[in-house]
Amino acid sequence: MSNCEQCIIRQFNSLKSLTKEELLRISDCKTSKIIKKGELIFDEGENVNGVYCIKDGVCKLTKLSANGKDQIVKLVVRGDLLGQRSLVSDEVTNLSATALSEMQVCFIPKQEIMTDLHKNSDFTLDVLQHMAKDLRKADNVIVNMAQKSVRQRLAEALIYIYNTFGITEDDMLSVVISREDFANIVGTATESAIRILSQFKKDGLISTKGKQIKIEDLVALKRVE
Amino acid sequence: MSNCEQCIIRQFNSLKSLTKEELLRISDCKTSKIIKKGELIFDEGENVNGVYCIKDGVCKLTKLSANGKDQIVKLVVRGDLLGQRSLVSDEVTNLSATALSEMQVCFIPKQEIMTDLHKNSDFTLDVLQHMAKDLRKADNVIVNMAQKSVRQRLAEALIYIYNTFGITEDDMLSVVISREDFANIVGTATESAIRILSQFKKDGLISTKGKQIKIEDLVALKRVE
DNA sequence: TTTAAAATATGATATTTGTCATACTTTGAG
DNA sequence: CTCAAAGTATGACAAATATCATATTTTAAA
Repeated sequence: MSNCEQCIIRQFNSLKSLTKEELLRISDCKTSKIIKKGELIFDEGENVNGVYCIKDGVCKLTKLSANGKDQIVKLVVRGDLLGQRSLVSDEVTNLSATALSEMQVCFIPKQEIMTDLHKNSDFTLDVLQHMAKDLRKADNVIVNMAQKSVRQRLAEALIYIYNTFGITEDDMLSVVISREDFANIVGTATESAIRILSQFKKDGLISTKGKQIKIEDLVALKRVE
Repeated sequence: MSNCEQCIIRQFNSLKSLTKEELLRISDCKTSKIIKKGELIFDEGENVNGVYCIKDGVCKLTKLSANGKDQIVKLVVRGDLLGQRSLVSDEVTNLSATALSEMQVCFIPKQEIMTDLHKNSDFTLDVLQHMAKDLRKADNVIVNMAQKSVRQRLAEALIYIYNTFGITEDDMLSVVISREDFANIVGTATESAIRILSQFKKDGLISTKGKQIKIEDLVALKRVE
């Protein structure tokens, strides 16, 4: 069983604000899990009774829209805490979480961490700061959705994935995302996403090998309108 | 000078979690202001060095997009706290705030309320809960922007304004919003918003008198696709 | 390895939305 | 009260995007 105090991942999220004693307690009650690619972590409407600390891998947070399509609201990455909001409110979650790659996570039961949220104000403030940052990002997503073209949003999605997850030895984006998921990130029809990616390919902005994508011209991708 | 402890507005926001002593201190340092319709409260990129408690009136939070259009991200109403995020982070604000009607507000300097944020964990948790709720709402906005038609978003905007602000004696929506602002809420061209509102008029869903709008058929408006 | 299912690709076409031009109406400053 | 400016309205057309159909490729299970 790994020790939270020695875990580097903690430095990336609010858990860094916990005291040694608190960390020790968390270490004892947490459970480590491997989550397979494609696995549902929790579903919209469920009670999420704890927080996941992401040691490795990526997952998508989605919300089902009225027309039956999943909209990807956020990608959760290594170092993030998943389910922070379930701590704060007693409501069921409004989002589903699904692994996009194999994931290594630690699950911390809600009641354990709630104590700290009430007693350690450094920790509470840190959670608050992260949430404020999330809210700021959400504002940007709203503006982009409202004001930019699908083409532009797709180009930005590629850049985001490039910046966030980097590339493999052969320069492919190291996180593989299906065309459908790309469509669900930018909020368009799957066919439209495929069509635009094909166009990007023709224009030499990207190249593909199966589902894998390689960014060939980052500068041009940033200029897409 | 009005007293925070006796102010009902406080019940609607996180200030209700402050102690008597804390409220007394806030009462002493706060300043009451009247803000005129159309007045800019703060601008994107500014330091907001305090929190506004909205006693009356409405304002819009906007963000300038790359194409030069303002996107309305949120409407802030009576009872809300404006500038909560400025407390949490030391960054400049990412949004502009502009009054949509005459407003009555109390301004509480940042340093005064920061003390409470560090010491009173009930207050901090309450702020956290409000922010979690805002984030949840932002998720919904993202999904709506991504998946619903302009027509549908406009219908929902009308319903939202009806539900949030109610109607006058002669059944008009009591908050008057320009066509341009409607367009900036749903993220479309002003002409498109005007066109769709005209269509709603023809179809008997709404009627207008100048800038004022009256909802004639709420049920049909809810069914718009 | 084989093979059916899933994912990707692309054409044809319909629909939605944006843009530009122009006219009409309302509002508020002087 | 007057009138210019701002806001609202509408047509014509262009561009973006969705939808449906169908073909091809890739993936993964048996």
